[in-house]
Amino acid sequence: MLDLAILGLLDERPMHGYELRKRLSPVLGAFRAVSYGSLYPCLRSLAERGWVRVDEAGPAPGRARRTRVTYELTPAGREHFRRALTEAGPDAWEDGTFAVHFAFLGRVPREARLRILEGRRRRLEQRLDAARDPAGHPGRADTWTAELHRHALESTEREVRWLTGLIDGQRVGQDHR
Amino acid sequence: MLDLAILGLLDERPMHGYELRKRLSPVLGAFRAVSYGSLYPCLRSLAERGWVRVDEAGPAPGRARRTRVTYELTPAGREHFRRALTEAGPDAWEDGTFAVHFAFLGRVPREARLRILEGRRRRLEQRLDAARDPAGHPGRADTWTAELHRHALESTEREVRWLTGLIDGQRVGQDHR
DNA sequence: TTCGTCATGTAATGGGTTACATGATTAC
DNA sequence: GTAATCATGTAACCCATTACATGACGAA
Repeated sequence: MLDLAILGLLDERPMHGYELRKRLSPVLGAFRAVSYGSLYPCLRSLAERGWVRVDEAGPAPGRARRTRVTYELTPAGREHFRRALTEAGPDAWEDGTFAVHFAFLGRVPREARLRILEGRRRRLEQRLDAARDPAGHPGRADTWTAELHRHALESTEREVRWLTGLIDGQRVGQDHR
Repeated sequence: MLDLAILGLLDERPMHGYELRKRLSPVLGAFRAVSYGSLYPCLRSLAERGWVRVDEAGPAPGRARRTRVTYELTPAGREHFRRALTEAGPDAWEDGTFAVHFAFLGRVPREARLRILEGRRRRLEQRLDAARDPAGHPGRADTWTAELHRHALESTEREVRWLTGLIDGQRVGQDHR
């Protein structure tokens, strides 16, 4: 999830870790920032897999030591990113991952775009079905539990409508990015 | 988080693991079920801390082996649950935990109820401030990233309004549960 | 007798967090 | 010179997941 988000940002242009972190929050959907304890190990593992090139920007004239490390996508990394996004499978519909796939929808053919949006919508509708089934949650309805359930239902229904709007927009427009 | 949810359900009445799992989903807010790989180890750790009594319901007459294990709250467990809920601190405002605290709001004095609801609202408003600050997310606005951001903002604003309604309801009514 | 679902658990793993440790650069 | 913020990283841990393994009970 984090790897995909990082690849997506580096696909745009090379960056160093600190900047990456700042740009990551909108991509992750929620407004939380990722911690360095996740970020740097993740960058290292991407480098080990050959998808990212690490540029330690040797001591600039007059500087004793490197300060910044620039990370850059390799051709293999770029290739992997496109694939991962275009061939997105079931886990692209899940909560954490969906936001990341969504953020990069503009870099993928409309067909894949529709597949991701519709997959997510299907996933949410499954949940709604389960949540509406009274057999699923036995026991009495405490006011607060019931209220929580109601709010969760409404939020999900709202997301479904949002997706429907986007899907319809994709279908009429010709390759509207 | 999971421990609190379990304690809350057991506070109502003793249950065995399988039933607990089913009743857990609405409490956790999202519609996902917890896995047994989380549930049973968590129950064991609660037992080790002396909050839960494990009743292996010895071989019923005619049965070779136990099938069900019943878990029951000890007095210490009950005590701990009330405290944890009533004295709920900052992490009760966070995403995962809030739903659990919310579900059990009926078991706590109105004062604590208001503190939890208002704490959550404050937390969300902080996020909104950060998200609205253009300095926070530099770089150009890709259509999809912008759309994602917009939707996240709207959802959060909606939750704030929801909380405000509940808070106001708590303030006018006298101990409305 | 076989199938579905009830029921309990372990082992390995995953994907993140916090807390810590360090140092450079910039603005006042 | 000193404070803020830019910048990079490690170690320990947390809390969940999946995959696996086992077995009882009831209904067709």
